[in-house]
Amino acid sequence: MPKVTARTYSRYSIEAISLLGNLIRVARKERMMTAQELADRAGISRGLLQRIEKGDPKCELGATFEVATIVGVKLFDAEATTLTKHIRQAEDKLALLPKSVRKKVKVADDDF
Amino acid sequence: MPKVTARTYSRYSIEAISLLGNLIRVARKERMMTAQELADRAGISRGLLQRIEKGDPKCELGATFEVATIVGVKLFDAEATTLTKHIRQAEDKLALLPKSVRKKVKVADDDF
DNA sequence: GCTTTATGATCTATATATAGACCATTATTC
DNA sequence: GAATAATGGTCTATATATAGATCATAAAGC
Repeated sequence: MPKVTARTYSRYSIEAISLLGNLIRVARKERMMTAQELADRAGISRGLLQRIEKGDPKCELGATFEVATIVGVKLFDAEATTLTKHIRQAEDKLALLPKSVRKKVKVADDDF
Repeated sequence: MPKVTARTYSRYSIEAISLLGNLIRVARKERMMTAQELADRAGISRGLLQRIEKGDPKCELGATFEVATIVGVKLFDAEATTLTKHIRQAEDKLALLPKSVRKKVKVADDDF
């Protein structure tokens, strides 16, 4: 009997995923698209789209974002134009940070 | 020989996922956490965290959001308190929309 | 009310993501 | 510069997500 992983999620994660799914469903219907149509356009099965809209955490990140993009749900509330800028900003920020995080073994120098 | 699916992603999706990964990595380093530490806290393997930070679309949505949550990267720029409100708003909106999207067969009434 | 179709749900086979171990490299601290 | 630890990459076995078919239900349009 292999061990079962049974991943857990925080309340915030669950709600964020749930919200994303709801936003996608709302956007799809506002655009008068059937589930099958959207699934086809995203290159996924209708069943997977159902799970995405339902807020199932065990879906591909890529498939979910793709669907969201198609129906116009913006991630990070960012437009396509600003997205690239944000990426660059994050990269710049990353360049200033240490390549690897080294834990300080010493605890001293804490009280003066 | 089974057919290979080879999923494709739009540029926006790829960039959004990439940005999310970068933001997570920046946030992790700013908090002085090692990859192993964050992976442990999220209940995932270090290898998966690497892929998430790298922007691999083929990761679990839940695992990715969980990691983001731990290091404080907000999706939708929404706090936990407002998140529930947004969910309710989406649900209310959904209630007003038709349960199923029916395609109009007729095309007329388009030229007056 | 009738017809049609979108949706929800279930099931199976297959493709694939993940965990975990391992090694090489790099970077940090001394 | 040496020692140590974090990171990046690869590999394998296993758990699992997905596609696709099928069926039941519900809802929209007539």
